[in-house]
Amino acid sequence: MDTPIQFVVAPGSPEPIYRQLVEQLRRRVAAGQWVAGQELPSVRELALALAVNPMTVSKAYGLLEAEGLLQRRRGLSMVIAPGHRKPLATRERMDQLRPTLVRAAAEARQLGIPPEQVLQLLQRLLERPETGDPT
Amino acid sequence: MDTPIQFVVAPGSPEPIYRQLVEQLRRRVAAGQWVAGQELPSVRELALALAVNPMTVSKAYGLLEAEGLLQRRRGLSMVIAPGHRKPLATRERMDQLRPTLVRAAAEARQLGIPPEQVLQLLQRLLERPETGDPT
Amino acid sequence: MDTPIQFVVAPGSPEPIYRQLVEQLRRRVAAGQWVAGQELPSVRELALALAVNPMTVSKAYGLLEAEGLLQRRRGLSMVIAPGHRKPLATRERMDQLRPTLVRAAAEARQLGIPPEQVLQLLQRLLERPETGDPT
Amino acid sequence: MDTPIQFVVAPGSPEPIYRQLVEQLRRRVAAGQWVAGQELPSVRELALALAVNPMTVSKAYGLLEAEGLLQRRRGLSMVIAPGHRKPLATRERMDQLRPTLVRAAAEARQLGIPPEQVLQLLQRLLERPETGDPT
DNA sequence: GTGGTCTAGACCACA
DNA sequence: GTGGTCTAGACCACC
Repeated sequence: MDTPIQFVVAPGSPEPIYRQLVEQLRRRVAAGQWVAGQELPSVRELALALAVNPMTVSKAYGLLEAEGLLQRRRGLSMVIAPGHRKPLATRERMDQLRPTLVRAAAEARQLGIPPEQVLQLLQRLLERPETGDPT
Repeated sequence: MDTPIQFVVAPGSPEPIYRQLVEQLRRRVAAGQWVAGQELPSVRELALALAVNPMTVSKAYGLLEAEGLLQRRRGLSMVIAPGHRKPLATRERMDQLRPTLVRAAAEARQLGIPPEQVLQLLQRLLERPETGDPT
Repeated sequence: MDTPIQFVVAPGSPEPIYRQLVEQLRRRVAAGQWVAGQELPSVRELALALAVNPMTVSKAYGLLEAEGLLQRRRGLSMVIAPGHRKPLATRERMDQLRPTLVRAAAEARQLGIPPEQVLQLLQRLLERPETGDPT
Repeated sequence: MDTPIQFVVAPGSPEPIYRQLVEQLRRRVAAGQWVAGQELPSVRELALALAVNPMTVSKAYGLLEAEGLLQRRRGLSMVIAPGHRKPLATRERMDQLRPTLVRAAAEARQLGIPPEQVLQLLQRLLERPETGDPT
């Protein structure tokens, strides 16, 4: 309630919820939007906010900890691990985005849609997101 | 037999193989790249070419038949069903592409990458596909 | 039932079961006792044999997959990932053992037990294990 | 104040800190290294020195007091309880060490390391502790 | 208050 | 048959 919950989740998506959380957090740290030392919402708090089982959130946090992105502090809530002070270089963030764009390009090509139209649509979506912040 | 296999498959992808096949074919018919009456590779042939379990190919064909996109001809290989002579209107094809672009836009935003750079990369990918034709 | 279950688990231990499994498998692969391509017992089978919840086994397998030691094959049981053909060099296996020995040495020192006696006891334990194969 | 702090703590370890403290003290009393009447550092002092939450130290002291190993003196710092004048018999100290050695032996066996090498490494560690005195 | 572990059971997706 | 995901709920350990 104090800090607004920064996560969004699409329960109907084929992508499992815990993975949506993992990737969202990865991206936000890469962007520097979340920085080292910052506290995460507690498992229970986030689970409540997302109307999701606490174990699902816990699984996401656990994976991120194994990955070194989060740090556990016994008895306290988790924080972004040190060593994530600054956003990644744009180049590296682009690398994270690339697979999705590769896929988009492949689909567009198979659909036979001319590049200009694809770019135009993407531009519009980048400027005003359709829905709040879907993952 | 003498038609080159037009399908590509990413076995490591989280997306199930049968679905990759289904959507690929849907897009190619939508684009008018494949038209009514055109013969598809046989289940065994395609499975062999893609190094995939024949049941997987069979499932994809089955779904497409149920959808009305393919037609089974006893003893012969499947063909694209009649009624798919012409490509869909661009507008409808765009609608098929949109979800992927929505997702790309959301990721780009979370990564904090400026729109121009995203568009630039996509443009490059549209012009010069990286790897053959990954789905 | 076919292949004997190679795992042992101490349910009363403070070390969580899933972690016992993870480390056991890591060691056995390091030792070359389990090699690339080898099939693991299925989640349900192992869970049954160990009288443990399937999710617990699944969690262990999942972590090992994330680590690259196991590979998932859709619809089939998991296998040891390629690239684990040969046992690790003795030196590397020693490195895996070292933390436990460091700890043992520290405890012995704090207890004021003379080195010869510690070594003697360990030797006896190495030759004839007390209990079957406790983790 | 003028006694050097004899405790070491590994904050990253899975073993809870309070337990590290408890067992360390138990071993040192068993060894006769610390004897009845000897003063312990105050909770605040020790907590400060170890960079640990005072409640953690307090919990350790509390457990040791309940166990009869420490004695609280109103307003003064705690001392080792009387009745701990002499070190335990070697046999009893060995029993305290045994579980750790059993575990080490099991790991070594699973790693397929020959006994001589294990013993050699342990010997080296007993003679020349690696790092100060890790628990 | 925090996170972690485990269970029992349901349901899905893939081959 | 395989593994994966999620839920609801219990219990533990740490601070």
